[in-house]
Amino acid sequence: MTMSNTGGRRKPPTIHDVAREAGVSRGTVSRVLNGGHYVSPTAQEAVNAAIRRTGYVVNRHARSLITGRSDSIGFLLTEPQERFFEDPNFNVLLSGCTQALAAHDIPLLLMLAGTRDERRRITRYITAGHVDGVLLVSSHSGDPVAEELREAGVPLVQCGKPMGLGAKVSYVAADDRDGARDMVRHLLSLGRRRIGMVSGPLDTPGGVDRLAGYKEVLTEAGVEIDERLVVSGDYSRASGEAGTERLLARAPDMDALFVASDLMAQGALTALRRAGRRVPEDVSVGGFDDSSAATEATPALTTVRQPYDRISAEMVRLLLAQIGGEDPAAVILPTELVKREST
Amino acid sequence: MTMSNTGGRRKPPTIHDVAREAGVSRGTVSRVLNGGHYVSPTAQEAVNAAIRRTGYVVNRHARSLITGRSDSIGFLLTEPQERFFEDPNFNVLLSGCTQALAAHDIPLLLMLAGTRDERRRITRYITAGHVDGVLLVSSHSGDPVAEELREAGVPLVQCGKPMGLGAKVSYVAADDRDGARDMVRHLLSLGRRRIGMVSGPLDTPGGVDRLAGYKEVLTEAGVEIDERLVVSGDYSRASGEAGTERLLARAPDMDALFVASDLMAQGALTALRRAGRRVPEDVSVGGFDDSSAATEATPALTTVRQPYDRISAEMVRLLLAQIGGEDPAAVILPTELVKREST
DNA sequence: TTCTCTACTGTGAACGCTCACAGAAGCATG
DNA sequence: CATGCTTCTGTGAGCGTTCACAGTAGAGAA
Repeated sequence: MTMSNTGGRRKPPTIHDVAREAGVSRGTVSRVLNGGHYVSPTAQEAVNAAIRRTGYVVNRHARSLITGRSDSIGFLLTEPQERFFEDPNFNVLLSGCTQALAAHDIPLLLMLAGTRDERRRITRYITAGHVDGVLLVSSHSGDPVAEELREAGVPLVQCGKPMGLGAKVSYVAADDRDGARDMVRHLLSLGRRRIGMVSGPLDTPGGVDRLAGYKEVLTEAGVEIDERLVVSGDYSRASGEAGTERLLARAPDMDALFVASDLMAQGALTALRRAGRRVPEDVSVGGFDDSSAATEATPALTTVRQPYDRISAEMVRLLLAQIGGEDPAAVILPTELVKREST
Repeated sequence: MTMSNTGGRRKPPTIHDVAREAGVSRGTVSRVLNGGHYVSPTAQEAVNAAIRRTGYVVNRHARSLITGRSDSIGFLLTEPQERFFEDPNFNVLLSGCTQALAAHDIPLLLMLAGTRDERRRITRYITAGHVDGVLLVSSHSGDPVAEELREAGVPLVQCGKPMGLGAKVSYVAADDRDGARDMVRHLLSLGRRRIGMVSGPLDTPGGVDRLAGYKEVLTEAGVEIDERLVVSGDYSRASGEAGTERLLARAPDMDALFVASDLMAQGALTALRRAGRRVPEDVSVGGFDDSSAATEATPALTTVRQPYDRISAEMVRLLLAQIGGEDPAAVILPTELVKREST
């Protein structure tokens, strides 16, 4: 027979209390709360004072009930959650989005949908209107969740270029191809010619574009493209390690290695060390992302910086615009080559 | 003049629609939705069928408005956000809590309160009743946010033992002292006698307990405690590196090192490598946490495993119990020594 | 039969807010 | 002096639920 809840929260003041306190009507308080148009300065001030005195905070549920908006947005990750654990990029993105939204006083709901069941549950939750929009992180292509949400008309911004269907979907991405070009040019400038690549998954635009940049620069420079020097991974550390082992077996004369993510590059360093290759003396290694994995690695990784702070800010901006009725849009942000010890 | 929203979401069915479809009243549908007590099997079935046909999903705002519950809970991090970026433990905890709550169909709101302003904003948000309870991660002691929330009567569960005021607050923690004892015994068993320690911050119980365990075992074993062998850090990689340098300067004959977090241990490895000490030949190194930082490190770290999956599950369990009216409780979970290459 | 009890069902009110509307006041224009 | 326009204010309705209460039907007991 548990009595009152610990601490006993008492009833918070309502808009009615504020109105009485300020000597105005509910309508006036509501108007002040929503931008203050058509409110006299006198009333404006009286209401603000009353709000301060009473400690009033708007009840978002009551508001949402009538506006139909929830004033909250979801951060959806449709990846197996090990990747979330492992990849420092997600942290940065998540925290960046949380902060960008906090500036608009919008809470962020974290949604992890690794399994089929979770995906179904979460899709239903979203399409029921419990969030006004979704920030989607999914390196996978042809993500069924993205498709469903788009069909349901849910405002959506993806991180990274989505596969297929072009203009209809908002996304923010770094310039993968250009970043890859910079890195390969850098490796060439060091005199390396047998440059290997561990690419990302080739069913994702990011994976494809980085590989394309690599091939483009080599061709330009008159270096023959050797398919034995190219393998693909899934951005995990383990796949970087395995891929590098395969490369070493197929092309022992490899003198440089461009790895499509820092995490995979960490794996590559492990494989190279085990094979007795010195980095950067025997093999120069370049990563991609400039995540914390790059500085943690020994030696510290030369890498292509993706501007995650700007990416998250842009994702939020685009999503809010879309919720406000604007059309979907795409933003491509420039990358930057960061030189460290591994090249 | 933007016309209808992209895709055009149409109005979702209400409980009324379901009632009409099922040929019963709103009340009956509501009862089915909330556990199905006092509902005939016939009605039960009719309602469920109607729900399926209409695709009805309960409007949480309307429900919250009347129940006073929000059916959502907050994950609050009152740390500077760099720590969130860097420390893999947070990921694991966050993702574990999200999943544990998903099983109860409760969304999790991510709240990052690194600065004073953010803390104020978020405290107001929470005390206004926008979440039913809070999972708090704060290694800092005497956290003002924790204090305020407790005073406001907000159900709260902390990760890690809080400083001071004992029984009144719920928390879940690993057995720090016991874990430290295991590690130091292990180092002693390797024949090491000059065992250094980089402890955590000494204004946190976790930091204090791990140090206590260290001293306890040494004393038991008849090894004299040398204060030159002890420094403290703040769990960041950088502080582990700096601390280890200090130790090496003060006690060059150190033959083992117990570091109170894996992240700091990574820093320690860097410092040792720079000083030309081989690990584990010259110096055995032990970490704490068994985060992904432990396996990433070279050599892979021997460490004390904190059962983060169980910690997050227990935090959620305790919080839900507390929201249900139960008293705050504490849970201490056992740790486990994980031997790898560094010892 | 009549009463009581249990199992079930329907209904109005309320939660706290916003929105549409009506109306008041002030000022310029015809 | 009426008319219109603009700026401001108050009021009732209603958003989609749950909750308390009243009411019905059927079973069993007196």
